[in-house]
Amino acid sequence: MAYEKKIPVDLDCPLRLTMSLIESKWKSCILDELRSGSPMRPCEVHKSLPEAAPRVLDIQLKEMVEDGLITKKIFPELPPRSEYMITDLGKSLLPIIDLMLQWGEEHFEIFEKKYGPK
Amino acid sequence: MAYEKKIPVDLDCPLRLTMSLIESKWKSCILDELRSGSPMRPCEVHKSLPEAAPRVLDIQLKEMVEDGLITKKIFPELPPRSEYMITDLGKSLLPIIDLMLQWGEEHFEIFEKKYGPK
DNA sequence: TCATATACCGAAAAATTTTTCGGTATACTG
DNA sequence: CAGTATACCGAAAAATTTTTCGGTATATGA
Repeated sequence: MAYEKKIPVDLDCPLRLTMSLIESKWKSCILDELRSGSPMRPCEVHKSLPEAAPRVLDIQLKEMVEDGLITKKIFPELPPRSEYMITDLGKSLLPIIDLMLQWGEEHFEIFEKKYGPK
Repeated sequence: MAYEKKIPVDLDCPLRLTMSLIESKWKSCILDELRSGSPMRPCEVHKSLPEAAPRVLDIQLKEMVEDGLITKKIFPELPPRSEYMITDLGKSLLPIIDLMLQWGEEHFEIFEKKYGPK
């Protein structure tokens, strides 16, 4: 199937396990967006990450729910409404996200000089 | 070209930048292998990560040299010999690798129960 | 001599991820 | 009524990554 990973996560080594949970293109950004703990509607996630194709965000949000990093609450309303919220497990990844964010800020110029400017 | 990325790293946001440097399947493991600072020959890297296809390791090592995370020293000997060593820039990523390693160890059982055991 | 080891690379295949397009359905606003 | 917004999903295309296979070349040991 096109939208199911053969091996959901990598259980061979702890490092690969962690990586496999967040290495998809936008998952780390999604965690960052949800970090405050406030719920976000799908359309808000889409607006926060306008460079991401909405379909990909939907797929990755779904995987993150399956992995237990976020929850999804569906309201039986019309027009439809749902909300994503970070879980405790998801929150426990935030120190990693924080470090990556910090590292990226500190070393941005090196790579901008090397590969950019766009 | 098959072995060149269109966009070498992602300069759109600091988080994506950091991720783009290490998200390839084995790069984080390579950094972990080289963490001590001792040089490693390609064949040693291959033996340390036997689950990885040697060709992929070669490609990812090359990209990491290009990105400045590791260095490569070629000895003009026969049979050929070369050595990879982590740079200061590469070392500055180790705290992130450490956190991911630690996180993976702490939460391994959750995912083994959910998706494993293999 | 033959197998093994070293390092490296191109090409093609396979697998996976991302993107794009179109479709479902309902409600609100102009 | 038409346009917009909501959420979601399937299918196919495109892009990217990973794997596999074969090849270059030389030295060592059985």
